[in-house]
Amino acid sequence: MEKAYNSKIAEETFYKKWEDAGYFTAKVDKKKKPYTIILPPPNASGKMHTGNVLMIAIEDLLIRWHRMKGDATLWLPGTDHAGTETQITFEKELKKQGKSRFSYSREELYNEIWKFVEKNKGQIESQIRQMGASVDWSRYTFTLDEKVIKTVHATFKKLAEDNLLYRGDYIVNYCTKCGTTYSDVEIKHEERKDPLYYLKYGPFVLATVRPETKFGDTAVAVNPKDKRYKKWIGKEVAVEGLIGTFNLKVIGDTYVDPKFGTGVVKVTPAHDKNDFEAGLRHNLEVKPVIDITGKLNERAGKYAGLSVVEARKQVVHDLQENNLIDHIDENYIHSVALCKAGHGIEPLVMPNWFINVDAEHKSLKKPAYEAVKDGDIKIYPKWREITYLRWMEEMRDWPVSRQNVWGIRIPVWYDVDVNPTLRVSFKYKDVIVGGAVGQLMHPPGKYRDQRTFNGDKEQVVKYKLSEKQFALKEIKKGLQRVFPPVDSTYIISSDSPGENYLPETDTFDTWFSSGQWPLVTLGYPDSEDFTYFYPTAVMETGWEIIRLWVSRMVMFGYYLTGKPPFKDVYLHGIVRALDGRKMSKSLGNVINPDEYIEQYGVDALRMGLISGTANGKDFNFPKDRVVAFKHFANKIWNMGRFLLMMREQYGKEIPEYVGSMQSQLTKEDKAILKGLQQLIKIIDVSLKKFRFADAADAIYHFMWHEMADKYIEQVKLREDKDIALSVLTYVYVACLKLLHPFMPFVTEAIYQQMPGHGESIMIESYPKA
RNA sequence: GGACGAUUAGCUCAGCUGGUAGAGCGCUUCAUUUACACUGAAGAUGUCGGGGGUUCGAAUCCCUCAUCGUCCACCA
Repeated sequence: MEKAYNSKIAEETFYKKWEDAGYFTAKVDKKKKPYTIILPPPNASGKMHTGNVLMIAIEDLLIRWHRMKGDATLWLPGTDHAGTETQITFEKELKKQGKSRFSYSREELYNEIWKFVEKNKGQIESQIRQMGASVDWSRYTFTLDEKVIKTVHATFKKLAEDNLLYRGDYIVNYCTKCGTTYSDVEIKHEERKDPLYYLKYGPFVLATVRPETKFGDTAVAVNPKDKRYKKWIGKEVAVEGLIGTFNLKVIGDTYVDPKFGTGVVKVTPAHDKNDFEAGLRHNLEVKPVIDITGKLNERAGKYAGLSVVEARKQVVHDLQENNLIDHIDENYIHSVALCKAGHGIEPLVMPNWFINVDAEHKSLKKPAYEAVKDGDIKIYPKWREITYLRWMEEMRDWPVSRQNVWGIRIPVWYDVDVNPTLRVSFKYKDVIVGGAVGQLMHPPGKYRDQRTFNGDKEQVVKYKLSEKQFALKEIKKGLQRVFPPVDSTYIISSDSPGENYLPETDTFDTWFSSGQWPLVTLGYPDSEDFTYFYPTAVMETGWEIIRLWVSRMVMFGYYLTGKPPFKDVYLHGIVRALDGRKMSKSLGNVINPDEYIEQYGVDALRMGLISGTANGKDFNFPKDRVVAFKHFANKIWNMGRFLLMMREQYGKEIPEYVGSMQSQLTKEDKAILKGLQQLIKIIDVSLKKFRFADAADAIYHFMWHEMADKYIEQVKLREDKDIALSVLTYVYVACLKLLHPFMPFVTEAIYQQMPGHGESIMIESYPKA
């Protein structure tokens, strides 16, 4: 044996051996207990970050532990197409080439992104291997695999059949730059200083930061308890505006805070979430004035065509000219919603596909709530449970459409003859053409509403369409998007139902498909794997996606199978940077696991992270511990080296330790054997309770300070070396096995040197008390 | 505004159901003679955020205040 442990050699040697030997491949065995973990799929085109490392370390620990205990273990790996994130990354690449997503038809763009992901996919997979993850590669699944799409489509169809799916106008967080919708949980808020305009509004003065949306106002609201305005409720007021006078109803609603501004609010249901909901309560008309490109539409009269920012300037200017501004508070601080890429979110009303999560005839969220409430699914650490339960109580209908290309397309088709008002945009030669399909397909001059637009501001191309009649084939060929009115008729089908149909171009919210991940990966509904391995044992993931992901998996699990998708949920904390802040590129404090693997080895990195997270709280990257466990790996390596050396020096056969030696044991022998028994119990209890750090610290302390510092020192002085060495060998090898799930490489490397060793430590049985 | 969590040794943090304070790193002194300097031995450092309460006994339970972190909501 070398004097110092070389982690690189071990890492290069053993993973391949294990994989080639087929140790990772799960086998259905009715005589054994199944133990299943589905790996939360990392971004296919991304690379490993410290959070992934922690996740893999914990899951591999659980899996190797159960495998050695004799369970039929399955750890199923996969990667995620990561819809929005990947598309943003890809579009940045396009920008470098002077292109944008508008340069492609939907189909072309999808294929381009597929190629891009395919090219980058190798990295994360090899990093998972590098981590020593004993995942079953034969069952590897990508979130856009055929079998996934098939199940997701089937679920969508079932939801429709069960009357849980509907199409509705809904106010969504839309990013006009990304061209897609974001869910509430995906957007972030940022404090900004903006002017707050006090506008003269008929008999009132009211405060707003968005005067440009006033063309979409359909009411004025006050708090019903507000004595100042009570008498106005129910009346109509005439408001003089920039494009004429309009009449607005005054409504009373408690959502108005009498202390804010003047206590009067303009209600714009089409462009404000609260107003939209107030509109539902008071039956108000929804009048959109901003279109999906972020420009004002014809309702804004002479301001039509201006962007929101330009319009605001112009409107404020004109209001001032007309003496319609009372005053302006220039130092108003409020928070602004931003999308992932940091653009401002525009609340817009759009047709969307919705899942009714709490229907009277069939509630999706009720069983999901009760499962956790009643303890059928346990959440560790327990104090996170409240986040889940609260979310389940608050959860509302779920809009599942996304305007991304990169994802699973919603399997819906529209008959163009039945839906002539269906708007489409498509690439024709080098121009983007938009309009109602019925008009585009008919001869010019008849119905034609001439309009061209190009989503990319830099290259607006003017094109005369009046002479052109488009064939449906041409539209299909360059199709970018369809914008079906909310009352369009449709057919649900994976494949086109006929020549006359255009596909829905929206894709599913990532969480709609990943919410079915435990099902699709295992081959729901009737595969052998599914029957045997479902429900899975543990869902181990970061707590930040408990709402987005865990809740959806539980809902779909119960909805489709009547059973929970997993029995336990373990939520690990976020690994922060060394400075205690969140890792972020802009702060420049991102920790690259590769550097640590290079310097300290995979085992040390894994063990350091595991021992740094005792209770599921967020924690700073425990650099000290990574270093400490590198030293530990070297320490136990040298213990093994010394053990072999002593055996050799003794020269004679050393008997294998057996219980019948009892009478020849010294008190030190007995003490170390007893210590081993206690250690086994501590590890067992700790791992059952997901107290990984306790187990890690216990084994570290026992091997270093009990075995090495005390027992081995004592063995050096022993006369009866044969007994001492047989006990030492026994205890030491048992410890290697105990440690293997935590530090797979070093333990295997040493084990292979031990007398009478088997094929691999990972298929040995775990020591029992 | 609501919620959750934190405040323990110089630093980073454990301490699960209450019983005389622990780990890793760092620090001090000593040891380099036959595994390991990625070593060993010995050691120092804490009125466990402030205040109040329950108890024979509280870092641990309750109340309250302060500070920090995170999440959610919302700011018209």
